[in-house]
Amino acid sequence: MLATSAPLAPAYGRTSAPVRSIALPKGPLAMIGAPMRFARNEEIYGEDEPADYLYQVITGTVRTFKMLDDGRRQISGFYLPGDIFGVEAGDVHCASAEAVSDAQVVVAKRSAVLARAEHETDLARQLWSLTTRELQRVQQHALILIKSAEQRVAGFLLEMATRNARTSSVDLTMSRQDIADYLGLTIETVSRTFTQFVQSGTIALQTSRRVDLRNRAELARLNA
Amino acid sequence: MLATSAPLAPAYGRTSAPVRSIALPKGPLAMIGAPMRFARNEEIYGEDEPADYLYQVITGTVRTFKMLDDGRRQISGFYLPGDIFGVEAGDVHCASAEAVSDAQVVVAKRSAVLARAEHETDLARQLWSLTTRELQRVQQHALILIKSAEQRVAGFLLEMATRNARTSSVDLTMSRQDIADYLGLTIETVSRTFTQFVQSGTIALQTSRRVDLRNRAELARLNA
DNA sequence: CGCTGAATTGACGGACATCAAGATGTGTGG
DNA sequence: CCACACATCTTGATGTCCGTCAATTCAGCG
Repeated sequence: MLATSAPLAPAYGRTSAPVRSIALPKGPLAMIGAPMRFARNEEIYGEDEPADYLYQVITGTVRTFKMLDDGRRQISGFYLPGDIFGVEAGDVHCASAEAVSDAQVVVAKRSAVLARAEHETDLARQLWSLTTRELQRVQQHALILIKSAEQRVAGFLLEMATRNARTSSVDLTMSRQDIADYLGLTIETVSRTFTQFVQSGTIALQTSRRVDLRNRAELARLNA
Repeated sequence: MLATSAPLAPAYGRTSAPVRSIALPKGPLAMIGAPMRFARNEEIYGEDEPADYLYQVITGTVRTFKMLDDGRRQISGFYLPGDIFGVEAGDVHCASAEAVSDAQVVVAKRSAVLARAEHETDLARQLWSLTTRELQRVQQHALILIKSAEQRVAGFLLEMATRNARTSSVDLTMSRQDIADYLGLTIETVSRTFTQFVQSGTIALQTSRRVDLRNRAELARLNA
Protein backbone atom coordinates (compact mmCIF):
# COMPACT_ATOMS: atom_id res chain seq x y z
CA MET A 1 0.00 0.00 0.00
CA LEU A 2 1.23 3.32 -0.93
CA ALA A 3 1.44 5.10 2.38
CA THR A 4 1.70 8.64 1.22
CA SER A 5 1.12 11.43 3.66
CA ALA A 6 -0.92 9.25 5.95
CA PRO A 7 -4.39 10.46 5.21
CA LEU A 8 -6.46 10.69 8.33
CA ALA A 9 -10.14 10.34 7.98
CA PRO A 10 -12.21 12.64 10.16
CA ALA A 11 -12.68 9.95 12.76
CA TYR A 12 -9.84 8.08 14.30
CA GLY A 13 -9.96 6.31 17.58
CA ARG A 14 -8.00 3.45 16.19
CA THR A 15 -5.98 4.12 13.16
CA SER A 16 -4.49 1.61 10.85
CA ALA A 17 -3.62 -1.53 12.65
CA PRO A 18 -0.80 -3.97 12.80
CA VAL A 19 -2.55 -6.10 10.37
CA ARG A 20 -3.15 -9.66 10.94
CA SER A 21 -4.36 -11.03 7.70
CA ILE A 22 -5.79 -8.13 5.77
CA ALA A 23 -7.92 -9.17 2.90
CA LEU A 24 -6.63 -7.85 -0.37
CA PRO A 25 -8.57 -4.88 -1.62
CA LYS A 26 -9.73 -4.97 -5.20
CA GLY A 27 -11.09 -2.35 -7.50
CA PRO A 28 -10.31 1.26 -8.23
CA LEU A 29 -9.11 2.21 -4.77
CA ALA A 30 -6.81 -0.70 -4.16
CA MET A 31 -3.49 0.83 -5.00
CA ILE A 32 -4.21 4.37 -3.98
CA GLY A 33 -5.69 3.88 -0.55
CA ALA A 34 -4.46 3.13 2.93
CA PRO A 35 -6.07 0.44 5.09
CA MET A 36 -7.76 1.43 8.33
CA ARG A 37 -9.70 -0.30 11.05
CA PHE A 38 -12.86 0.87 12.72
CA ALA A 39 -14.49 -0.59 15.79
CA ARG A 40 -18.17 -1.41 16.03
CA ASN A 41 -20.25 1.79 16.04
CA GLU A 42 -17.21 3.93 15.41
CA GLU A 43 -17.74 6.93 13.18
CA ILE A 44 -15.93 6.88 9.85
CA TYR A 45 -17.05 10.31 8.80
CA GLY A 46 -19.77 12.71 9.81
CA GLU A 47 -22.41 14.61 7.98
CA ASP A 48 -21.27 18.03 6.75
CA GLU A 49 -17.63 17.12 7.03
CA PRO A 50 -15.50 17.71 3.95
CA ALA A 51 -15.64 14.75 1.59
CA ASP A 52 -11.91 14.40 1.08
CA TYR A 53 -11.78 10.63 0.92
CA LEU A 54 -13.33 7.66 -0.78
CA TYR A 55 -13.75 4.40 1.11
CA GLN A 56 -13.91 0.74 0.26
CA VAL A 57 -15.01 -1.94 2.68
CA ILE A 58 -12.60 -4.85 3.03
CA THR A 59 -14.19 -6.69 5.94
CA GLY A 60 -17.20 -5.97 8.11
CA THR A 61 -20.21 -3.80 7.40
CA VAL A 62 -20.66 -0.04 7.21
CA ARG A 63 -23.85 2.01 7.40
CA THR A 64 -24.46 5.49 6.06
CA PHE A 65 -27.28 7.51 7.56
CA LYS A 66 -28.81 10.85 8.25
CA MET A 67 -30.29 12.03 11.49
CA LEU A 68 -33.69 13.64 11.28
CA ASP A 69 -34.51 16.52 13.57
CA ASP A 70 -37.12 14.44 15.36
CA GLY A 71 -34.35 12.17 16.50
CA ARG A 72 -35.03 9.37 14.07
CA ARG A 73 -32.26 7.97 11.96
CA GLN A 74 -32.58 7.08 8.32
CA ILE A 75 -30.03 4.54 7.18
CA SER A 76 -29.45 5.09 3.49
CA GLY A 77 -27.34 2.05 2.87
CA PHE A 78 -25.33 -0.87 4.16
CA TYR A 79 -21.91 -1.46 2.62
CA LEU A 80 -20.41 -4.92 2.56
CA PRO A 81 -16.90 -6.08 1.63
CA GLY A 82 -16.00 -4.82 -1.81
CA ASP A 83 -18.48 -1.95 -1.72
CA ILE A 84 -17.31 1.61 -2.12
CA PHE A 85 -18.89 4.45 -0.19
CA GLY A 86 -18.32 8.12 0.45
CA VAL A 87 -18.97 9.28 -3.10
CA GLU A 88 -20.63 12.67 -2.91
CA ALA A 89 -22.04 15.32 -5.15
CA GLY A 90 -20.29 18.24 -3.53
CA ASP A 91 -17.26 18.66 -1.34
CA VAL A 92 -19.17 17.76 1.77
CA HIS A 93 -20.63 14.50 3.03
CA CYS A 94 -24.41 14.65 3.14
CA ALA A 95 -24.60 11.61 5.40
CA SER A 96 -22.59 10.07 8.19
CA ALA A 97 -20.87 6.71 8.06
CA GLU A 98 -20.27 4.27 10.89
CA ALA A 99 -18.98 0.75 11.28
CA VAL A 100 -21.85 -1.64 11.97
CA SER A 101 -19.36 -4.26 13.05
CA ASP A 102 -15.60 -4.09 13.39
CA ALA A 103 -14.45 -3.26 9.90
CA GLN A 104 -11.41 -2.86 7.72
CA VAL A 105 -11.70 -0.05 5.23
CA VAL A 106 -9.40 1.23 2.54
CA VAL A 107 -9.26 5.00 2.50
CA ALA A 108 -8.16 6.90 -0.58
CA LYS A 109 -7.75 10.60 -1.07
CA ARG A 110 -10.50 11.80 -3.30
CA SER A 111 -8.34 14.33 -5.06
CA ALA A 112 -5.77 11.64 -5.84
CA VAL A 113 -8.37 9.33 -7.29
CA LEU A 114 -9.93 12.10 -9.33
CA ALA A 115 -6.55 13.24 -10.56
CA ARG A 116 -5.75 9.77 -11.75
CA ALA A 117 -9.13 9.49 -13.40
CA GLU A 118 -8.20 12.52 -15.48
CA HIS A 119 -5.94 10.49 -17.72
CA GLU A 120 -6.95 6.97 -16.89
CA THR A 121 -10.13 6.63 -18.84
CA ASP A 122 -10.77 3.25 -17.39
CA LEU A 123 -10.70 4.47 -13.83
CA ALA A 124 -13.01 7.33 -14.76
CA ARG A 125 -15.41 4.85 -16.28
CA GLN A 126 -15.32 2.70 -13.19
CA LEU A 127 -16.14 5.65 -10.97
CA TRP A 128 -19.02 6.68 -13.17
CA SER A 129 -20.31 3.15 -13.29
CA LEU A 130 -20.04 2.94 -9.55
CA THR A 131 -22.11 6.05 -9.16
CA THR A 132 -24.87 4.95 -11.50
CA ARG A 133 -25.11 1.65 -9.69
CA GLU A 134 -25.32 3.47 -6.39
CA LEU A 135 -28.07 5.57 -7.93
CA GLN A 136 -29.94 2.45 -8.91
CA ARG A 137 -29.54 1.04 -5.43
CA VAL A 138 -30.94 4.16 -3.81
CA GLN A 139 -33.87 4.16 -6.22
CA GLN A 140 -34.53 0.57 -5.29
CA HIS A 141 -34.42 1.60 -1.67
CA ALA A 142 -36.89 4.41 -2.26
CA LEU A 143 -39.19 1.87 -3.88
CA ILE A 144 -39.42 -0.34 -0.83
CA LEU A 145 -40.19 2.62 1.41
CA ILE A 146 -43.65 2.93 -0.05
CA LYS A 147 -44.54 -0.70 0.50
CA SER A 148 -46.06 -2.53 3.46
CA ALA A 149 -43.96 -3.68 6.40
CA GLU A 150 -44.18 -7.27 5.22
CA GLN A 151 -42.93 -6.33 1.76
CA ARG A 152 -40.11 -4.19 3.12
CA VAL A 153 -38.76 -6.93 5.33
CA ALA A 154 -39.08 -9.51 2.57
CA GLY A 155 -37.24 -7.21 0.20
CA PHE A 156 -34.56 -6.59 2.78
CA LEU A 157 -33.96 -10.28 3.35
CA LEU A 158 -33.70 -10.94 -0.36
CA GLU A 159 -31.31 -8.03 -0.80
CA MET A 160 -29.09 -9.30 1.96
CA ALA A 161 -29.29 -12.84 0.64
CA THR A 162 -28.04 -11.83 -2.78
CA ARG A 163 -25.34 -9.58 -1.41
CA ASN A 164 -24.06 -11.58 1.51
CA ALA A 165 -23.42 -14.80 -0.30
CA ARG A 166 -25.36 -17.04 -2.57
CA THR A 167 -26.46 -19.41 0.14
CA SER A 168 -29.95 -19.61 1.57
CA SER A 169 -28.62 -18.78 5.00
CA VAL A 170 -28.15 -15.09 5.63
CA ASP A 171 -26.32 -13.60 8.48
CA LEU A 172 -27.28 -10.16 9.48
CA THR A 173 -24.43 -8.12 10.80
CA MET A 174 -26.79 -5.35 11.85
CA SER A 175 -29.23 -5.00 14.72
CA ARG A 176 -33.01 -4.88 14.49
CA GLN A 177 -32.73 -1.15 15.09
CA ASP A 178 -30.45 -0.82 12.09
CA ILE A 179 -32.87 -2.80 9.96
CA ALA A 180 -35.80 -0.74 11.20
CA ASP A 181 -34.01 2.52 10.42
CA TYR A 182 -33.14 1.24 6.97
CA LEU A 183 -36.70 0.19 6.23
CA GLY A 184 -38.42 3.15 7.83
CA LEU A 185 -40.13 0.97 10.44
CA THR A 186 -39.84 0.40 14.18
CA ILE A 187 -37.93 -2.45 15.75
CA GLU A 188 -41.20 -3.85 17.04
CA THR A 189 -42.68 -4.05 13.58
CA VAL A 190 -39.51 -5.59 12.17
CA SER A 191 -39.47 -8.15 14.95
CA ARG A 192 -43.14 -8.98 14.54
CA THR A 193 -42.69 -9.42 10.81
CA PHE A 194 -39.79 -11.79 11.40
CA THR A 195 -41.84 -13.97 13.73
CA GLN A 196 -44.71 -13.86 11.28
CA PHE A 197 -42.36 -15.20 8.60
CA VAL A 198 -41.13 -17.85 10.99
CA GLN A 199 -44.67 -18.96 11.80
CA SER A 200 -45.55 -19.22 8.13
CA GLY A 201 -42.41 -21.25 7.52
CA THR A 202 -40.98 -18.68 5.14
CA ILE A 203 -37.82 -18.32 7.20
CA ALA A 204 -36.22 -19.88 10.24
CA LEU A 205 -34.08 -18.18 12.84
CA GLN A 206 -30.96 -20.00 13.95
CA THR A 207 -30.23 -17.01 16.11
CA SER A 208 -31.86 -13.59 15.90
CA ARG A 209 -29.13 -12.54 13.49
CA ARG A 210 -28.90 -15.74 11.50
CA VAL A 211 -31.72 -16.36 9.08
CA ASP A 212 -32.52 -19.38 6.94
CA LEU A 213 -34.54 -18.59 3.87
CA ARG A 214 -36.86 -21.57 3.72
CA ASN A 215 -39.19 -20.31 1.07
CA ARG A 216 -37.47 -17.85 -1.15
CA ALA A 217 -40.27 -17.92 -3.69
CA GLU A 218 -42.68 -16.69 -1.06
CA LEU A 219 -40.36 -13.82 -0.18
CA ALA A 220 -40.02 -12.95 -3.84
CA ARG A 221 -43.78 -13.05 -4.24
CA LEU A 222 -44.20 -10.64 -1.35
CA ASN A 223 -41.42 -8.44 -2.57
CA ALA A 224 -43.01 -8.09 -5.97
CA MET B 1 -26.64 26.41 -30.44
CA LEU B 2 -23.11 26.57 -29.38
CA ALA B 3 -23.11 26.03 -25.68
CA THR B 4 -19.57 25.29 -24.82
CA SER B 5 -18.98 24.60 -21.19
CA ALA B 6 -22.18 25.93 -19.80
CA PRO B 7 -22.31 25.04 -16.14
CA LEU B 8 -24.59 22.10 -15.74
CA ALA B 9 -26.63 23.78 -13.09
CA PRO B 10 -30.29 23.21 -13.78
CA ALA B 11 -31.49 26.05 -15.95
CA TYR B 12 -34.67 27.18 -14.34
CA GLY B 13 -35.81 28.80 -17.51
CA ARG B 14 -39.52 28.35 -17.30
CA THR B 15 -41.92 30.84 -15.93
CA SER B 16 -45.66 30.75 -16.13
CA ALA B 17 -45.44 32.23 -19.60
CA PRO B 18 -44.93 29.38 -22.04
CA VAL B 19 -42.16 29.83 -24.53
CA ARG B 20 -43.39 30.18 -28.03
CA SER B 21 -40.57 29.22 -30.29
CA ILE B 22 -38.13 26.51 -29.41
CA ALA B 23 -36.07 27.51 -26.45
CA LEU B 24 -32.34 27.14 -26.82
CA PRO B 25 -30.99 24.07 -25.10
CA LYS B 26 -27.99 24.50 -22.89
CA GLY B 27 -25.59 22.08 -21.35
CA PRO B 28 -23.80 18.97 -22.51
CA LEU B 29 -26.49 17.69 -24.82
CA ALA B 30 -27.09 20.91 -26.68
CA MET B 31 -24.97 20.39 -29.75
CA ILE B 32 -25.33 16.64 -29.96
CA GLY B 33 -29.03 16.25 -29.55
CA ALA B 34 -32.11 16.69 -31.65
CA PRO B 35 -35.18 18.54 -30.37
CA MET B 36 -38.44 16.60 -30.04
CA ARG B 37 -41.92 17.31 -28.83
CA PHE B 38 -44.09 15.15 -26.62
CA ALA B 39 -47.74 15.61 -25.86
CA ARG B 40 -49.19 15.48 -22.37
CA ASN B 41 -49.02 11.93 -20.98
CA GLU B 42 -47.06 10.71 -23.98
CA GLU B 43 -44.42 8.11 -23.28
CA ILE B 44 -40.84 9.17 -23.88
CA TYR B 45 -39.35 5.80 -23.08
CA GLY B 46 -40.49 2.67 -21.30
CA GLU B 47 -39.07 0.56 -18.55
CA ASP B 48 -36.80 -2.23 -19.83
CA GLU B 49 -36.25 -0.52 -23.15
CA PRO B 50 -32.64 -0.06 -24.24
CA ALA B 51 -31.20 3.14 -22.83
CA ASP B 52 -29.77 4.46 -26.07
CA TYR B 53 -30.48 8.12 -25.48
CA LEU B 54 -30.05 10.89 -22.97
CA TYR B 55 -32.68 13.58 -22.62
CA GLN B 56 -32.82 17.19 -21.57
CA VAL B 57 -36.03 19.05 -20.87
CA ILE B 58 -36.38 22.34 -22.72
CA THR B 59 -39.96 23.22 -21.85
CA GLY B 60 -42.65 21.44 -19.89
CA THR B 61 -42.31 18.77 -17.24
CA VAL B 62 -41.36 15.11 -17.41
CA ARG B 63 -41.94 12.36 -14.84
CA THR B 64 -40.04 9.12 -14.47
CA PHE B 65 -41.73 6.25 -12.68
CA LYS B 66 -42.00 2.56 -12.05
CA MET B 67 -45.15 0.54 -11.92
CA LEU B 68 -45.53 -1.80 -8.97
CA ASP B 69 -47.20 -5.10 -9.46
CA ASP B 70 -50.09 -4.08 -7.24
CA GLY B 71 -50.93 -1.42 -9.79
CA ARG B 72 -49.52 1.49 -7.87
CA ARG B 73 -47.11 3.86 -9.52
CA GLN B 74 -44.01 5.26 -7.88
CA ILE B 75 -42.85 8.49 -9.47
CA SER B 76 -39.13 8.75 -8.91
CA GLY B 77 -38.68 12.27 -10.14
CA PHE B 78 -40.02 15.32 -11.94
CA TYR B 79 -37.76 16.97 -14.50
CA LEU B 80 -38.12 20.65 -15.29
CA PRO B 81 -36.56 22.74 -18.04
CA GLY B 82 -32.79 22.35 -18.00
CA ASP B 83 -32.89 19.02 -16.21
CA ILE B 84 -31.35 15.95 -17.79
CA PHE B 85 -32.91 12.52 -17.42
CA GLY B 86 -32.48 9.04 -18.80
CA VAL B 87 -29.08 8.39 -17.24
CA GLU B 88 -28.92 4.73 -16.34
CA ALA B 89 -26.60 2.23 -14.75
CA GLY B 90 -26.93 -0.40 -17.42
CA ASP B 91 -27.99 -0.47 -21.02
CA VAL B 92 -31.63 -0.60 -20.11
CA HIS B 93 -33.99 1.94 -18.60
CA CYS B 94 -35.11 0.88 -15.15
CA ALA B 95 -37.98 3.36 -15.17
CA SER B 96 -40.40 4.82 -17.68
CA ALA B 97 -40.59 8.47 -18.67
CA GLU B 98 -43.65 10.45 -19.71
CA ALA B 99 -44.48 14.05 -20.41
CA VAL B 100 -46.50 15.54 -17.56
CA SER B 101 -47.43 18.44 -19.77
CA ASP B 102 -46.66 19.10 -23.40
CA ALA B 103 -42.91 19.19 -23.50
CA GLN B 104 -39.93 19.92 -25.70
CA VAL B 105 -37.03 17.62 -25.10
CA VAL B 106 -33.56 17.40 -26.59
CA VAL B 107 -32.58 13.84 -27.35
CA ALA B 108 -28.95 12.82 -27.72
CA LYS B 109 -27.51 9.46 -28.56
CA ARG B 110 -25.91 8.03 -25.49
CA SER B 111 -23.08 6.43 -27.39
CA ALA B 112 -22.27 9.74 -29.05
CA VAL B 113 -22.18 11.58 -25.76
CA LEU B 114 -20.06 8.92 -24.14
CA ALA B 115 -17.72 8.82 -27.09
CA ARG B 116 -17.21 12.54 -26.82
CA ALA B 117 -16.69 12.27 -23.10
CA GLU B 118 -13.77 9.95 -23.82
CA HIS B 119 -11.54 12.81 -24.87
CA GLU B 120 -13.43 15.80 -23.55
CA THR B 121 -12.60 15.66 -19.89
CA ASP B 122 -14.88 18.53 -19.18
CA LEU B 123 -17.90 16.77 -20.61
CA ALA B 124 -17.03 13.65 -18.68
CA ARG B 125 -16.86 15.69 -15.49
CA GLN B 126 -20.22 17.25 -16.21
CA LEU B 127 -21.83 13.86 -16.70
CA TRP B 128 -20.34 12.56 -13.49
CA SER B 129 -21.41 15.65 -11.62
CA LEU B 130 -24.87 15.28 -13.06
CA THR B 131 -25.09 11.75 -11.79
CA THR B 132 -23.94 12.54 -8.28
CA ARG B 133 -26.47 15.34 -8.07
CA GLU B 134 -29.16 12.98 -9.27
CA LEU B 135 -28.02 10.58 -6.58
CA GLN B 136 -28.37 13.29 -3.99
CA ARG B 137 -31.82 14.13 -5.25
CA VAL B 138 -33.00 10.54 -4.99
CA GLN B 139 -31.57 10.27 -1.49
CA GLN B 140 -33.46 13.39 -0.56
CA HIS B 141 -36.57 11.81 -2.02
CA ALA B 142 -36.05 8.64 0.00
CA LEU B 143 -35.78 10.79 3.09
CA ILE B 144 -39.20 12.34 2.70
CA LEU B 145 -40.82 8.94 2.19
CA ILE B 146 -40.36 8.08 5.84
CA LYS B 147 -41.96 11.27 7.12
CA SER B 148 -45.56 12.14 7.89
CA ALA B 149 -47.98 13.20 5.19
CA GLU B 150 -47.82 16.79 6.39
CA GLN B 151 -44.04 16.78 6.17
CA ARG B 152 -43.99 15.18 2.74
CA VAL B 153 -46.33 17.72 1.24
CA ALA B 154 -44.49 20.60 2.88
CA GLY B 155 -41.21 19.25 1.53
CA PHE B 156 -42.69 18.83 -1.90
CA LEU B 157 -43.96 22.41 -2.00
CA LEU B 158 -40.58 23.74 -0.95
CA GLU B 159 -38.81 21.61 -3.50
CA MET B 160 -41.05 22.86 -6.26
CA ALA B 161 -40.74 26.41 -5.04
CA THR B 162 -36.97 26.35 -5.26
CA ARG B 163 -36.93 24.61 -8.61
CA ASN B 164 -39.78 26.32 -10.40
CA ALA B 165 -38.67 29.84 -9.81
CA ARG B 166 -37.65 31.88 -6.87
CA THR B 167 -41.05 33.43 -6.35
CA SER B 168 -43.42 32.55 -3.54
CA SER B 169 -46.02 31.49 -6.04
CA VAL B 170 -45.57 27.97 -7.30
CA ASP B 171 -47.29 26.52 -10.25
CA LEU B 172 -47.72 22.83 -10.22
CA THR B 173 -47.66 21.31 -13.65
CA MET B 174 -48.64 17.92 -12.28
CA SER B 175 -51.91 16.50 -11.00
CA ARG B 176 -52.73 15.51 -7.43
CA GLN B 177 -52.32 11.91 -8.52
CA ASP B 178 -48.80 12.66 -9.73
CA ILE B 179 -47.98 14.34 -6.45
CA ALA B 180 -49.46 11.46 -4.49
CA ASP B 181 -47.46 8.91 -6.46
CA TYR B 182 -44.32 10.94 -5.93
CA LEU B 183 -44.88 11.22 -2.18
CA GLY B 184 -46.15 7.71 -1.61
CA LEU B 185 -49.56 8.95 -0.48
CA THR B 186 -53.10 8.89 -1.86
CA ILE B 187 -54.70 11.79 -3.68
CA GLU B 188 -57.15 12.14 -0.83
CA THR B 189 -54.40 12.59 1.72
CA VAL B 190 -52.57 15.06 -0.50
CA SER B 191 -55.75 17.03 -1.00
CA ARG B 192 -56.61 17.03 2.68
CA THR B 193 -53.12 18.19 3.56
CA PHE B 194 -53.40 21.05 1.08
CA THR B 195 -56.67 22.23 2.60
CA GLN B 196 -55.18 21.88 6.05
CA PHE B 197 -52.35 24.19 4.96
CA VAL B 198 -54.86 26.60 3.49
CA GLN B 199 -56.87 26.67 6.71
CA SER B 200 -53.78 27.35 8.77
CA GLY B 201 -52.82 30.15 6.39
CA THR B 202 -49.59 28.47 5.39
CA ILE B 203 -50.51 28.50 1.73
CA ALA B 204 -53.28 29.85 -0.48
CA LEU B 205 -54.68 28.25 -3.61
CA GLN B 206 -55.28 30.56 -6.54
CA THR B 207 -56.34 27.48 -8.43
CA SER B 208 -55.79 23.87 -7.45
CA ARG B 209 -52.53 23.95 -9.39
CA ARG B 210 -51.38 27.41 -8.41
CA VAL B 211 -50.08 27.74 -4.89
CA ASP B 212 -49.05 30.82 -2.92
CA LEU B 213 -46.58 30.11 -0.19
CA ARG B 214 -47.82 32.43 2.52
CA ASN B 215 -45.69 31.14 5.33
CA ARG B 216 -42.56 29.60 4.01
CA ALA B 217 -41.00 29.45 7.46
CA GLU B 218 -43.82 27.24 8.64
CA LEU B 219 -43.30 24.89 5.70
CA ALA B 220 -39.60 24.80 6.43
CA ARG B 221 -40.31 24.08 10.06
CA LEU B 222 -42.52 21.14 9.11
CA ASN B 223 -40.05 19.94 6.53
CA ALA B 224 -37.25 19.85 9.06
C1' DC C 1 -24.42 -16.24 38.54
C1' DG C 2 -26.29 -11.22 38.07
C1' DC C 3 -26.09 -7.39 35.00
C1' DT C 4 -26.97 -5.14 30.61
C1' DG C 5 -28.42 -4.46 26.02
C1' DA C 6 -31.08 -6.72 22.37
C1' DA C 7 -35.11 -8.93 20.89
C1' DT C 8 -39.78 -10.43 21.41
C1' DT C 9 -44.60 -10.05 22.61
C1' DG C 10 -48.94 -7.71 24.00
C1' DA C 11 -52.50 -3.88 24.40
C1' DC C 12 -53.96 0.29 22.54
C1' DG C 13 -54.38 4.46 19.72
C1' DG C 14 -53.62 7.33 15.73
C1' DA C 15 -52.42 8.42 11.02
C1' DC C 16 -53.42 7.35 6.67
C1' DA C 17 -55.90 4.17 3.18
C1' DT C 18 -60.17 2.91 1.47
C1' DC C 19 -64.77 3.51 -0.05
C1' DA C 20 -68.16 6.70 -1.48
C1' DA C 21 -70.24 10.99 -2.69
C1' DG C 22 -70.20 15.66 -4.06
C1' DA C 23 -68.03 19.90 -6.03
C1' DT C 24 -65.25 22.20 -9.40
C1' DG C 25 -63.15 22.74 -13.57
C1' DT C 26 -62.38 21.92 -18.61
C1' DG C 27 -63.17 20.71 -23.25
C1' DT C 28 -66.47 19.76 -27.02
C1' DG C 29 -70.30 20.15 -30.00
C1' DG C 30 -74.60 22.15 -31.09
C1' DC D 1 -72.64 31.07 -25.69
C1' DC D 2 -74.62 27.48 -23.49
C1' DA D 3 -75.08 22.61 -22.25
C1' DC D 4 -73.43 18.40 -21.49
C1' DA D 5 -69.74 15.02 -20.53
C1' DC D 6 -65.82 13.84 -18.21
C1' DA D 7 -61.81 14.45 -15.59
C1' DT D 8 -59.97 16.40 -11.53
C1' DC D 9 -60.30 17.80 -7.02
C1' DT D 10 -62.41 17.99 -2.48
C1' DT D 11 -64.85 16.27 1.51
C1' DG D 12 -66.83 12.75 4.61
C1' DA D 13 -67.24 8.11 7.09
C1' DT D 14 -65.04 3.99 8.29
C1' DG D 15 -61.41 0.54 8.59
C1' DT D 16 -56.67 -1.04 9.26
C1' DC D 17 -51.79 -1.17 9.51
C1' DC D 18 -48.25 0.19 12.11
C1' DG D 19 -46.38 3.26 15.87
C1' DT D 20 -46.31 3.87 20.81
C1' DC D 21 -45.96 2.38 25.44
C1' DA D 22 -44.98 -1.29 28.48
C1' DA D 23 -43.64 -5.78 30.11
C1' DT D 24 -41.11 -10.03 29.45
C1' DT D 25 -37.64 -13.04 27.55
C1' DC D 26 -33.19 -13.94 25.74
C1' DA D 27 -28.14 -13.61 24.88
C1' DG D 28 -23.64 -12.13 25.96
C1' DC D 29 -20.10 -11.13 29.42
C1' DG D 30 -17.91 -9.60 33.54
